[in-house]
Amino acid sequence: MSMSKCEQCIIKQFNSLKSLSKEELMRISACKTSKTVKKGEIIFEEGEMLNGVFCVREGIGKLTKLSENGKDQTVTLVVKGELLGQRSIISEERTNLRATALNDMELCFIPKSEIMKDLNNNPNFTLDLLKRMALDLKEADNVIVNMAQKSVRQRLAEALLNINESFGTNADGTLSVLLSREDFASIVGTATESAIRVLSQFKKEGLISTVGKQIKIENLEGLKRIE
Amino acid sequence: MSMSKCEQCIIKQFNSLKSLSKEELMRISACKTSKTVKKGEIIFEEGEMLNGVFCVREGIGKLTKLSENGKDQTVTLVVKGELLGQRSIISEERTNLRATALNDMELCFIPKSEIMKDLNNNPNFTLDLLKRMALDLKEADNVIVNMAQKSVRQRLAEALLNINESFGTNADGTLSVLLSREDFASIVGTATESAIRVLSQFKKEGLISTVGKQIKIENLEGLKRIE
DNA sequence: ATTAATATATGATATTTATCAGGTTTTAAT
DNA sequence: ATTAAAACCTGATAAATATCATATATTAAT
Repeated sequence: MSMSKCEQCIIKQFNSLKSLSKEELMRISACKTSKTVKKGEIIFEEGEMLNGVFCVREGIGKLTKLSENGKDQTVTLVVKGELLGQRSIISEERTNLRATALNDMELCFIPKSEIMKDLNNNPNFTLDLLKRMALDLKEADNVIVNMAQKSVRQRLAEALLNINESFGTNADGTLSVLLSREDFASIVGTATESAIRVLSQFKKEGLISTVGKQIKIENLEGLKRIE
Repeated sequence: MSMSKCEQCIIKQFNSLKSLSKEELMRISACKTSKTVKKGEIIFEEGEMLNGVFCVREGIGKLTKLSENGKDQTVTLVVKGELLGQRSIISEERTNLRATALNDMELCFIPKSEIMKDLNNNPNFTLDLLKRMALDLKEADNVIVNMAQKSVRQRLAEALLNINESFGTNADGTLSVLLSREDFASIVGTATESAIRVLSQFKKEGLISTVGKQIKIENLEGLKRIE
């Protein structure tokens, strides 16, 4: 387990920790713990009481919620650099979502007490968190509109474009995030069979190609035009 | 135009302004402006650059977004006491949503510069905003799941329950918020005809009754049980 | 009061999406 | 290598929802 120092960690550039002073980062570094999570493992459960936040150093995850009808809905994907669980810590509530690793992940766990100290003493940190949460909220509002107003076909096209945009591609052009058809269905909010059908359709139309489970976008503009 | 003083205003109990000191409130009070908005009028447009936030003293509003297919989606309703536009001010972006009055409203407009001062100087204020935004985000995530996984019937039942819960009823038991069928459709994310049909169905089933445009919940438990 | 405009309502039909059922392929386990 | 399990795929059908058409009721304007 590599015990790198927070104050030297490049990952912090991508989240609110960059607003902390060197001293604050050293303090956090001293009491953080590293953690590796294998693909498919759960980082925290919905309804769990967290006693800290996770800083994502490597890998990709998803945040899901079990709907009353028994199906999992993926609310958002988690990128390297993000802080996980900060919402629950801030509002001092149980988590509203489950976090699961989509591939092998490396996380740093920062105890709640340390975050609270900085929240109370470093206005820049709090303000930065606030700004990021404002953006998350805007994004969530946009997802609401899409869910309410767009077709499965549109939502799946957008999901592919978002994944391409946020996570990029491998050398061969395939999307670097490998998702099951069930994952796609859970992101789009549809039945697995429907997600499969639409992906097959996209393939027939030459918008995407597949190599095994890998997906490659062949016609970006075409996907954008779907409606 | 009644120019009441912020430091004496009871409305501030319901929002982050309560975290400000008496001095800060007096400073804001000195430069705030009051505004009345008639039913149906737009408070701000989607994509507008706001130079302040609105504190809702009286009345009810809605936040909507025009989806790409040309339909308006209502993202959330705005209650008395809420701050409007703080998200845009915080992230220094154009508004993502349009705000419209659902009945006559009284608003106080607080210039951006004043809010920014407090944001930078009063950690309690910032932290309180952060907490509220964390709750908004949780709520937004829940709406995403509902939109993605529940039927129009379920969503409309929940909308009625939420309105009943958040805004209460008149003396005769009818919902105090008077919404058009189109408004209901926009909240639920469905066609107006579909919203009308489901409401008619609820009426036939004795779950609600209507007096003109007014709606009265007749069977709260029944509405909760819908799935 | 009359007319026009808007909102509500409902039927008929088309479209979208879910569900069920049965395949095949891929992956994991022994 | 063989087998079992999981994931993927496709067809048939059912259910949910949107759309179009049209009628009635309500509200606003003259």
